[in-house]
Amino acid sequence: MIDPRFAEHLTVFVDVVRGGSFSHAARRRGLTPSAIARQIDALEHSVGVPLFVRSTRALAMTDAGERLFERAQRLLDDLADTHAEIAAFDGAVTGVFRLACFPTFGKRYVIPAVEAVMRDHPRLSVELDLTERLADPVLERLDAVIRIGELADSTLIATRLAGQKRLLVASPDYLSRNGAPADRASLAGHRLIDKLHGADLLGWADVLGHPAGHRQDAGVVFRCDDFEAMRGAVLSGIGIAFLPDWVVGTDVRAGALLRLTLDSESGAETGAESWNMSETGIHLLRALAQPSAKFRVVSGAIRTVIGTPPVWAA
Amino acid sequence: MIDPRFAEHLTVFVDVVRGGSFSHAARRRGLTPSAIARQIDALEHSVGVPLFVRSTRALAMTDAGERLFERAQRLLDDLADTHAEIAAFDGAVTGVFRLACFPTFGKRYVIPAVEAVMRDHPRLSVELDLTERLADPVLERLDAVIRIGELADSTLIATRLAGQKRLLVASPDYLSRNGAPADRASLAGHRLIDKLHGADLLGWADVLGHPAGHRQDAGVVFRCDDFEAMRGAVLSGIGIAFLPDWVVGTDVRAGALLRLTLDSESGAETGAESWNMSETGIHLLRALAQPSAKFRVVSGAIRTVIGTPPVWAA
DNA sequence: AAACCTTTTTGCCCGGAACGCAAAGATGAT
DNA sequence: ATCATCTTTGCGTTCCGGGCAAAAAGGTTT
Repeated sequence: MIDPRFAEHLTVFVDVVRGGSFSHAARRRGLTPSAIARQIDALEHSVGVPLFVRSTRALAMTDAGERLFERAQRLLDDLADTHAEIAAFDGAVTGVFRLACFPTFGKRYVIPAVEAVMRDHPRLSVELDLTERLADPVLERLDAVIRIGELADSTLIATRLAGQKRLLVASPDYLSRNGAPADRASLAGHRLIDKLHGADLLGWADVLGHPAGHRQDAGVVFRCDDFEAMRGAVLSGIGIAFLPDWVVGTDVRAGALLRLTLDSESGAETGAESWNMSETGIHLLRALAQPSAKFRVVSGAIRTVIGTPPVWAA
Repeated sequence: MIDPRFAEHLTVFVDVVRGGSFSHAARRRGLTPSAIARQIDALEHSVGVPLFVRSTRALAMTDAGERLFERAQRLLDDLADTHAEIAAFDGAVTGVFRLACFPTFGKRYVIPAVEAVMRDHPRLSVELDLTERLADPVLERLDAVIRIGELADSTLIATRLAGQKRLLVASPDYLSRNGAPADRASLAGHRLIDKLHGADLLGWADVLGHPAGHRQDAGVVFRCDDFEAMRGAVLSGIGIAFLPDWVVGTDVRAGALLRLTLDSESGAETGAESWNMSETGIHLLRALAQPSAKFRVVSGAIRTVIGTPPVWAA
């Protein structure tokens, strides 16, 4: 078949058959009879067979026309069905929603959101990829990805979910036993809890700096790749940790942990002091410029779970 | 559906999916990538849903795209089928005729027929698919398929081209050196030539049976998947073969090969003796009930080449 | 039998759609 | 870091398709 417009011609063909005349079909479509005639001409030429026996008064179909009419109806119906089915993807909150984010964040804030979404939209299923690595929405066919910290990708569309601050925290118990560090230098003498892997997130090195001759991990007594476990370690008084507010914010507010402030952050060290003040973001990234209905629903649910201001805010 | 070009866009859509990129599809169609992009844009706009997640390097389909691709393929096939069916009403023998059959049969009997057809109908082109597997006319969009042996398909229309018998043959040279087998049992001591693959055709197992403790391939010294090569092997005196009459019939008549008959085929073994007597058929199968002009021409040409009775008949 | 009406066809013209071209933005590879 | 490939977008041009009008054809009415 070398006729790109075969289907298009087919629609006017069935119109003509149904209407019983070129003129009728023309009126029905808001065209002139000549336009119809040309379409039928093109169709007949493409197929190499006359479809109508032309007479000015009554138009009769040939065998080929008869057969074509039978098949064309089903064909066009199928075409319309398909179009409708695909169009139904718009606005529908069904199918599967694929999302990737860090394990800790996912477990604490995404799972409740998923639960809420599913209650409202039973026909939506969710695939949650809990991974430390930076997932790519387009390469991995993800509907959305949660990024915490700076965002580099340019083509991706980011929606800000909340801010993020890093907090220096310890348990009252630990502080009563070891005292609170007054400045950055005195931190080195304390028992520190650090993050394993996930270099994208700030670690102690960014707080302490890298003094020459000073082991970078001096004082670090516990190291773990799981934020939740780190939180548990701080809560049980193992030491001082530097954790995102969405991990320990509620503990600070509840008094289970105390936030520490260091005196050293004054004077000319405006740049260095930012380690404890700078607020990076938590973003929901997507590949498509126009968010799908699924996306909006999930995005809204996560926002609701996080709250405004965030449940972890002081 | 208010998109007259839906089907047209669909064709480029599947082209893009199959090709894996806009550029590939553009080259394949002799267009520029921009033209393709616009068509896809139009399709996405018409359907109201993004079909691809655009990234310069890899293009991924959305769920909607995935689903559309599934349906579009069948849809376009049906469209092409319809077009072809209606075009078949034209008595003119033009366009392309697609035929599938076994390699050996095709090379020996179809090629000459094709040559004859083309002499009479220069505007007809032929696609001949030489394959051992059983091709399906409707699935593979073939105008006809040649089946040798029993035919199982019910919906397909079969036209008998000729009968087929299996002949037990050897060269005079071989027989003078090794003697002729008197009965089935003595066959086991001979040098046998067997068919590789193509289990649909009878093999030695059907002749010898499977006596307990007797290796099924005992005595088989040459095995090949090509009838023509097997014929060559028998002609050069390698051993005894069990080949269709359309392969070795002319050799037998010319005296280059001798047909063997076994004494054992008497008495109560009427069922078993049929191995050498039963005549199955060679059929031309088509999907459409009403044969097209092309079909009739090709069918006639193949019949002519085969002759009545077949050129290979004793 | 003639006039009339409806329908189809054809020639001509025009408007718009689609394509090519080129440049820009982006991303993976060398 | 440079290169190459791929997609997108703006602009210009070309060609297709539709409208209009006239003509041809066949049926109906007077």
